[in-house]
Amino acid sequence: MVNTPPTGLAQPSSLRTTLNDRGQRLTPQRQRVLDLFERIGEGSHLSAEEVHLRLVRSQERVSLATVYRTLRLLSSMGLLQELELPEGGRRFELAGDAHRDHHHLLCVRCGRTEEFESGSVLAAGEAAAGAFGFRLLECVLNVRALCPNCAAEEQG
Amino acid sequence: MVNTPPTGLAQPSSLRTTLNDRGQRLTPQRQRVLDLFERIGEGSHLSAEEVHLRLVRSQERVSLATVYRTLRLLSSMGLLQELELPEGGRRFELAGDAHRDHHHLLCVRCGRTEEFESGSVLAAGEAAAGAFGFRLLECVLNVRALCPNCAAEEQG
DNA sequence: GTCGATGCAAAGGCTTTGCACAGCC
DNA sequence: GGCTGTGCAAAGCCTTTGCATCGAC
Repeated sequence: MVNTPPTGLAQPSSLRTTLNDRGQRLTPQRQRVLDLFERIGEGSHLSAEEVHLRLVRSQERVSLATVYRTLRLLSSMGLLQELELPEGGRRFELAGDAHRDHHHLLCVRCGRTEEFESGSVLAAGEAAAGAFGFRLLECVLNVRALCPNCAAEEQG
Repeated sequence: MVNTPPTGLAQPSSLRTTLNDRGQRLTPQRQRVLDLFERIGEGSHLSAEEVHLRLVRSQERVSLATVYRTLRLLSSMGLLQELELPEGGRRFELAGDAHRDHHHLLCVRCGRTEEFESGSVLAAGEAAAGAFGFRLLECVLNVRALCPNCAAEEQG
């Protein structure tokens, strides 16, 4: 009854349990990667390379290959969420209920990114999912736009 | 005054003009790539490789490198739109006003993809863009979900 | 002690780039 | 005819994988 919440979210403390259930192990490396994401908070998105760099910087030994493997594992467990930020590489962030409704406003010219939330978007996503009989996991709105500076220069 | 429409959309017939304005040329290859997208319609998203394959199949000689170059060019001109479908490679589709409000419902397990539109999402995107002073170009909602089949199997 | 995880380095996709030739304006 | 675009093949990312060793359970 206390196992897996409906959204796929899991408590940090349940990491070991969840791994054990799958016949997998809690290694320092996996813990370090997850800790890093919890340390930086829900809003931040990191690439595999950035995760690796940060861990190495703080003397936490992990190989890049393991970072890739771990990111994939934690995502498949629902602890991390893979993002699709336009014009960027693959990025990951901590999953959480908040992120079911987590949106990006991106300047396609300079790359400036702003984040926002919107209940109405989530509602629309739920409506669409319902219409097709899907079960909604996450709802990400990418708004591609021009920031004020770049819009001004485009006018040129 | 008849130059660039506010959305960055351009008529096929203006392809030559737009290219000329930039000191670039209308080549058969560029025309073929754009034609292909117009032939298949607004809803379809193709990868570079798929574009290449389809052109080669219909005897239209273009190299893969040129396809990549052309996709980038046409995107920068606003004629094509780059998509970020989760767990997939880069894909392109014909840009159009319709696509300012063009959303995807994706099963994260089997990859099944459905499309839908939603005025309320576009409204939310516009509100967010406005709040930060951005000029909205496009609004893409990616709903990550489980399709009925996969949801049933996950319950397992 | 067993079996999964790690690290390293090599292999693998996909995408971009250098260069000589072709062809649009 | 000049200068941009193309094709080819090589180079470049980013990511995954094979294999021997390490270490969690």
